[in-house]
Amino acid sequence: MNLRQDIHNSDIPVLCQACEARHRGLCGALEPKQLVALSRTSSRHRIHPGAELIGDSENIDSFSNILSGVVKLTKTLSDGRQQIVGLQFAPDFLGRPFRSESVINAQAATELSLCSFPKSVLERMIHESPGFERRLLRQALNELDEARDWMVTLGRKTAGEKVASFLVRIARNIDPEAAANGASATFDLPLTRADIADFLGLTIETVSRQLTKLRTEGVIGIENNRRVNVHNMERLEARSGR
Amino acid sequence: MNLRQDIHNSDIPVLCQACEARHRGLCGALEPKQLVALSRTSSRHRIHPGAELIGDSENIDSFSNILSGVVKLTKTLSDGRQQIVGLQFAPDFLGRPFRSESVINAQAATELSLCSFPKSVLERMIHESPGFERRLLRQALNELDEARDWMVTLGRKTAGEKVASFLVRIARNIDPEAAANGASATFDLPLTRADIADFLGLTIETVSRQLTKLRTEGVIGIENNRRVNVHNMERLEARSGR
DNA sequence: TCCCGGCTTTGATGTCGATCAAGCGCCCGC
DNA sequence: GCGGGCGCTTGATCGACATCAAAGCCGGGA
Repeated sequence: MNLRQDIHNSDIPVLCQACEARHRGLCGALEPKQLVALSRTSSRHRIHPGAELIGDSENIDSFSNILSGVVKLTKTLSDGRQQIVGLQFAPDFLGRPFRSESVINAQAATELSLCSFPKSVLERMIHESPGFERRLLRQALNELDEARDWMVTLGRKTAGEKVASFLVRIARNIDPEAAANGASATFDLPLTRADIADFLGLTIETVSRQLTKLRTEGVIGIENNRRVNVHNMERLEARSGR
Repeated sequence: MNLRQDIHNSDIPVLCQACEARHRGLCGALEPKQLVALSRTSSRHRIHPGAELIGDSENIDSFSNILSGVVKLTKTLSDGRQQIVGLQFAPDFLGRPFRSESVINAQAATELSLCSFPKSVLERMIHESPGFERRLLRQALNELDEARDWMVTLGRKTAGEKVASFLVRIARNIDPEAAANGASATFDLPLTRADIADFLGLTIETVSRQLTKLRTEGVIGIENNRRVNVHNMERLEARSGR
């Protein structure tokens, strides 16, 4: 086991030592002392797909780091039409600071592992550590960039382009190196067809048809409905309507 | 210059005294001393509709507060399809911190008045004043909420609901009190039909048809193509597909 | 005053994706 | 092994919005 001695692991809570959130996420902004305080009030959870994490118009009184798995953020119109407005991956921070009630719904899209802590603790961290707030700001700005990218997809792309864009986005998140150099990439879809449809503003049937089209034309392979093999990222991207 | 020493505004730069950005915007986080420093390096501009403020993939080396007018943020696909991904009103902060190149395009939608300052000054403010960063974070989170709301509109609403949603959003920004209590509201559209179409992911023709439909059914009145009178906000909202 | 160009409206037709409707494959419990 | 449910695919039809086309309106300049 490679305990990294270079950053005084000795002072760091055991649970935090190998934690993604400390290496690439929010907790990287914290001093050992603060990590100890945080870990005393935080707790880890394992959550099954479909479980609701935050309900629309519920009070917001806790926050989490995503340690593994995928969370989907949804909004629903009064007549039941639904739209996925965000996907979050480890080690993203989950929650909406500075707001008493949630305006969205957060659900586990896959098997999930979270590290949660109460609102009061978040507020204390924000006050005590300027780096903490900086990271929150950076994540918010990145999510905003992503949301805006997605608005273009929703507003201006065809069904085929939408599905290709979706696959590109997932590939980039799950297998960044392969995705970067236009090579091939393989991954499990973290969403069902219904979720993908809600993400893209399409119906299940259209998503299915576009996927089989990509398959029959040799751009991707699909096994067991979930496992996708992008034979050539470059070709997929060309279909995503850049 | 005659700085009046007798009032409590005395330490504040003349230009800032009546400024929206200081009352409701970013500059509210600054001490008089910092305002003086900022005002020394900032400059006011008046800008005409259509002028480009930030180009896609340009270097980001300055930021602004919007003092009056409306800015549209757009993204364009390689084949020319365009989508408006954000609208900003006074006293919003304009710019993308922590990023060397812009991924969007910012254009004046109306006559515009800006207060601009260089990147180095922004960075100094962020370091010197924690409240400054807090306000940036709050604005980013609010914009994110708005973007996600808009994703639902783009992905799941019909043309009629989109146009109604657009009018509701504009009414709320320009005439908040009237909009809040379901009464009537009157305002000038800050966007052309082409812009509205790009905002809603529709064509000009569809926008036009939906507007005339709302007019002939007595929900709104239109004069000179630009001036809109919402006779009854409640009825308009009912058509926006909540 | 008249004319020109840009923005907008209105109409006719076409098409992409939604809707409606089966049917398939797989997993799970009995 | 068998039946049933769920997620997915495939096919036929329909409708909302795009596209193509033309004409109206309005403001600005000669």
